[in-house]
Amino acid sequence: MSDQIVTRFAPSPTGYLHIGGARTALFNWLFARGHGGRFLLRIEDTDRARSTPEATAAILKGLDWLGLDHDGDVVSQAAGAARHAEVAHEMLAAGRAYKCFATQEEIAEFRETAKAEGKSTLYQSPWRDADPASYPDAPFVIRLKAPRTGSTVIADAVQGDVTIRNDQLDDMICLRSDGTPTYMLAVVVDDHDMGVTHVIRGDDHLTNAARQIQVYEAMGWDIPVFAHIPLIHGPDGKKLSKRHGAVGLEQYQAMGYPASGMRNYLARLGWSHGDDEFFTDAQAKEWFELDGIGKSPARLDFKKLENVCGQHIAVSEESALLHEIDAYLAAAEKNPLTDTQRQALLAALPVVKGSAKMLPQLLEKAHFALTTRPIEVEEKAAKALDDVSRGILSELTFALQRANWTREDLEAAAGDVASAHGLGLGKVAAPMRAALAGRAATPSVFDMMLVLGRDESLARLSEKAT
RNA sequence: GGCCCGUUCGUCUAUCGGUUAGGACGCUAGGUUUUCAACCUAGAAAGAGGGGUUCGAUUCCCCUACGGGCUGCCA
Repeated sequence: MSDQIVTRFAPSPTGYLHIGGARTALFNWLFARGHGGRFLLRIEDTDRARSTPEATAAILKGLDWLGLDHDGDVVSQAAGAARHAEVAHEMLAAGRAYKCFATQEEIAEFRETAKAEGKSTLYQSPWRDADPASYPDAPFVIRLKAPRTGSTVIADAVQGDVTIRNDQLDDMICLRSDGTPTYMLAVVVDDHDMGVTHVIRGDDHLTNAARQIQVYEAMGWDIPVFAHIPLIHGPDGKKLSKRHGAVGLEQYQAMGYPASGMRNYLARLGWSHGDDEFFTDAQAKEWFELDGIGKSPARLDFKKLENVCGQHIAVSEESALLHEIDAYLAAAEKNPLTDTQRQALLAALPVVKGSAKMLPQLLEKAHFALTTRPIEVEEKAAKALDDVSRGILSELTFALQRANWTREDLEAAAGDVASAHGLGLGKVAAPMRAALAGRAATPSVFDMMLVLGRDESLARLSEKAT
């Protein structure tokens, strides 16, 4: 099983789950799931100062909402510190790393003057080839003894071969002076230990990959396939930031986007399978390949997101939608549905799900089913309830009492009443709408009556009739 | 500053040297209609600029411009 594909998502818990991070997770998940592989989750919490348990919880929650289930336990990178240090010492013993006693002040000073003189700020430690006999009794970091000549090639599955000259890379620090591992070392060790075969991540790591490859080489480990995907930008083309409003995944849930639509839209952002725009999870898993990933950054387009979500709502199972709505209401901190409402909503969903783009809109369209008598009439709808139309309403109530409760008969009955007054159906439908839902914009009056049933419909109509 | 990556309709993208440069969202105009939507039809809309290579470049190469990333004892 050594050729099984293993991917991982490795966010750092320093904030909410970013929309770009969510897409990275999605790509890893699709790739693993589509190839019968494993999708692992590792929290990169080696930055002890900025990592918080709240952020970890938010990330887990976000992934759960998006439906990106991982295999195995969640790995804490910080927990592997001892193993990371062990590897650093192995490299030290093998002569692939060295102790550097330069202080942070010294280095900062070097960088400052180098910058002022317009020279390279790459720090070349004088301790690289120092005689151990000259080592002071002072704290030190362990640096990788990286090659200074030649170049390192990243055979990237998305970007192609990227060549970086080794003289552009400094000797990265693997172990800090307090003995803790750096991220650069930890990723490599963890990815190797976890058997990760494909590293799919944001292209802000592209240059880092070169350094990381040097660690793989120093340890004699197999180098995984790298796939550096372009970042997502805001609608204005700039880097995603708080200015753009919704950047945290949980905000999308709270706004009422269905998870399946979100997955579809996100997958389509920066990845393509010919002209396919709308697809199921099963299709996405089947179609997803690294060579379908584009090289340029993509912008968020909320209009398209909505459209895709609308299509997903339209084809969703009613029970699934109900669960989604429950979760949405909780995320948006709104009142949960009562059992009666859930029942009513389930009955109404078939007639409203075809035209809603988002969950709140779905709820709005189903308002007629969720509300109870006496029906509260909105101002706009109240205009349709003048004396004349209320009279018509009572005629209608009478006519409907004797009708079979089928769409054909209901339409016929309403049509008859309308033509008896020389009116179009629209004129009769307006007061019906007001009586049945208390709104001016609702689903078809016939659909509503069918969903509400004879007793409830007639009760509502007669309530507003003269 | 140095190094690296990117650039097709407004947006997401297809194209893997030869196409009237295709699709989707959005937009515009019609249509349907029982309100709002939804839906149907049609339309406008693109290869950053400049050099090459080639019989032929959106496609391959170079330069420029613009955008982004890295350049931390952050991840």
